[in-house]
Amino acid sequence: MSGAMLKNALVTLKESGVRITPQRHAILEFLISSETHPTADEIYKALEHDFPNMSVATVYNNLRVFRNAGLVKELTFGDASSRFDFVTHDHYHIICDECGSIVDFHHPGLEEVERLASYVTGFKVNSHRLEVYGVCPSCQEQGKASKAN
Amino acid sequence: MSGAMLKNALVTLKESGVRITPQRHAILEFLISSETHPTADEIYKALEHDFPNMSVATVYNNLRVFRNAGLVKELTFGDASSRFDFVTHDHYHIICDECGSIVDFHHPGLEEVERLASYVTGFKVNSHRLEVYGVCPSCQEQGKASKAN
DNA sequence: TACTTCATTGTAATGATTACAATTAGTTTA
DNA sequence: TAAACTAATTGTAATCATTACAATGAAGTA
Repeated sequence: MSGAMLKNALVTLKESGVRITPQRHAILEFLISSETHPTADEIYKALEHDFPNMSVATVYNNLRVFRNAGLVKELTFGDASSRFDFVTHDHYHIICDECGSIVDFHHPGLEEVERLASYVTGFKVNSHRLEVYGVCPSCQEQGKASKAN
Repeated sequence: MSGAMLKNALVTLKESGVRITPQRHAILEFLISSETHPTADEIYKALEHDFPNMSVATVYNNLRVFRNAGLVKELTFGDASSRFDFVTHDHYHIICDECGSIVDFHHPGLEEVERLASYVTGFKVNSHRLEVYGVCPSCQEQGKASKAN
């Protein structure tokens, strides 16, 4: 099924007049197969083996191309670098305050919130962003173990 | 009323053993009176006149102190620098995709989303973050005016 | 095949944020 | 109030993610 996602993405790109290069193919493939919302640098390092000459600028350039095509979302948290997420069906993220791990979860869209926001502010709403923060099961276990802190 | 907010903030700081310096006082005061969710650099520039010797490092240091004390929230969007928001009652932000202006709006908390996320993922939920994106009234006007684009 | 245009590469530049060491200034206690 | 202790500020250098740019290379097209 991730094969179909890749194929769709390539079609979308072609339709917007974007050339399919081996680097773009590889970056997309990696993003789709990745569960971890990688940073640009992580993508770069992951593909270093197959593309020893690829520049980190290429990764950034293409992430921007994908983002403009609506294929990829950029996630900016407080920390230094952005993370990138291949857009599939709508999902939100929950992030562990302790270890930083990111887990997807599904929830019906928040149209009602968008409506209210639009009504109150007069904005024409395009989209929204939601993240939940907490402590993941694994860190909860460790917390129990070292109660002494 | 913003005077009371400042006073409360100072008490909170003192209670956590944080010293009240003129710089901290000024940064807090500016944040409370500001409607614009300023960046660290904007704060620095705004106070330059009153504190000609203040270092930009001081601004960053103290914003971190305030954040740790729960007085200030850091807002990270895609763009280069973080913005800082004095925490009052709970409100969310709606951001203009075109001009970047940020407007507050109120909405009941999303406890139900938190509950679902917690149930699905096993996380112990601490908080969430929500932002809505769209086009502000003023940019909508300009869009109409220059349909030619 | 040759041409046109876009993509990649490598490197330098930018800009936000942080680290660090020296100095200064709150706060406490006698 | 003065001395002493400790935390805060300052100035600067360092770091690190991201972007700009110019030269080279490769896709797509006639």
